[in-house]
Amino acid sequence: MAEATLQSQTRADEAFDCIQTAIVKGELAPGEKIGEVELCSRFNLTRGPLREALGRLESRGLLVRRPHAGVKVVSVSASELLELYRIREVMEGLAARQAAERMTDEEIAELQATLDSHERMIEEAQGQAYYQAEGDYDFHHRIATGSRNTKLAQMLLGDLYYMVRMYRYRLSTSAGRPHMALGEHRRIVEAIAQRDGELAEFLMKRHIHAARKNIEKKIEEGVLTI
Amino acid sequence: MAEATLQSQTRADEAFDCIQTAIVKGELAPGEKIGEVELCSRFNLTRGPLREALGRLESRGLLVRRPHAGVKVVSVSASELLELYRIREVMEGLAARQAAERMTDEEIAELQATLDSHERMIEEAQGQAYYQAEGDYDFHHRIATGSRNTKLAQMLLGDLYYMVRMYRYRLSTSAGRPHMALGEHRRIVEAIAQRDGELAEFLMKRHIHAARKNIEKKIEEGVLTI
DNA sequence: AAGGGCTACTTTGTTGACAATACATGCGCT
DNA sequence: AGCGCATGTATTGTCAACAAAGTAGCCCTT
Repeated sequence: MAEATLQSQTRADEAFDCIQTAIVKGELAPGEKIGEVELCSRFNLTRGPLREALGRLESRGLLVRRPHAGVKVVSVSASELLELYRIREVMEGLAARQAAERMTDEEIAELQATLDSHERMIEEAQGQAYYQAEGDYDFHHRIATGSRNTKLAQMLLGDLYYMVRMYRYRLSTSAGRPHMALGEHRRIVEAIAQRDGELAEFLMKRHIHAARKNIEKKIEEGVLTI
Repeated sequence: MAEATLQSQTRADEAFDCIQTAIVKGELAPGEKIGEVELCSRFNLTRGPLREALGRLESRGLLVRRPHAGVKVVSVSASELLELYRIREVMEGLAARQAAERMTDEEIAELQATLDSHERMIEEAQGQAYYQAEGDYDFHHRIATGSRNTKLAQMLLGDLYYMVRMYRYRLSTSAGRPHMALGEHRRIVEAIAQRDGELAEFLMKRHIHAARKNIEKKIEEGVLTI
């Protein structure tokens, strides 16, 4: 039961974090109907802050609420997951373009170092899909931040990634092609280092397009049942 | 003082709507620090539901909250407004593409009818920027919905448009080029009617790009001071 | 026996009071 | 006289009790 690690903020923030990670990690299954009192006892808080957190989570689309009828975790269908990747394609394409224009040299160096560490992780723990997924998240996270586009980063990091990660945890997918993904990441960083925004956008779009096709294929093969 | 017109939902929803429209209409100025009790008396509700609504609004980026220090309406700088349009470019481009692939014939007919009505409005109330802005919103709203991409529509209608409209109300800008915008709208609908998703995406991106350039120019001219 | 309506219960929505924290004002010190 | 500290106030965060709405189970009716 994930307790709040950092209680620096307010009680409602704590609740928000707890429930969000619980949803992402799959501890709260999609479609599961959850009662407020149950959540309260589970995360050691009262209904006031909880309800505030539920409001935030609802507006982020992680759970749906029917008045007087309770709240249940959102269940994303396979087609909706693919739609999510369509959105990522265009938004992260833009992020890559703007990152190429605006990242500092230090940030780019850090980004390259990140990739090196990912490469080591892949070689060491070969097949360990989990770490690859985490590394992938780190990569995209840095580019979103590097775009210096506040709202864009907010939408990517605050909305989309949580929904995508929700499925990563549950299916531990998106791996399977670690080396290929790493190569694509390297080329994107190269384009960013050369300040070629147009190329960075193109490569990022193609990268996510490939990831989407990969998921599409797995769904057709019946590996992913959602 | 905008009272809740439809009280079918819950009290917190009511609060959410009230405050959101108040922000969008400029009744609550950006950067303005607002106390919870003041809001309560203003909208006739208690602090419980209010705080829930504030949480939702914060997570949507319409206001910022510092623990124990109160909440203030978000103030978007000129550069951030332009960044918003960059995001719209790619997201609405995608929406147009998917709308071309998925809208029903009826929806397309309605869309065309909408444009006809806009044309009449422009001719009648020439220079009345307000109606043009509303018509523009209607057009983009229909395409976002027509994309059949739930999350995309949610992000456009629930996040971006409110922030953009916030400035439309305050500056009554985005007009100035009503006929040109209408022509661009017509071409986009044509592409959609022909089920040419690629063209629809291209035209939509160019349309919003032009709108952004228009705002950029006005800012340089000093017409828009933000 | 099956369907509809009613009643009781559970769960959510709301309220008002209580506790904790930040901001401001005024005092003392340098 | 200016700066820093301490206290007081106002505002936010939290809590527990109350009211309303939905759900489920039971009985009655057809």
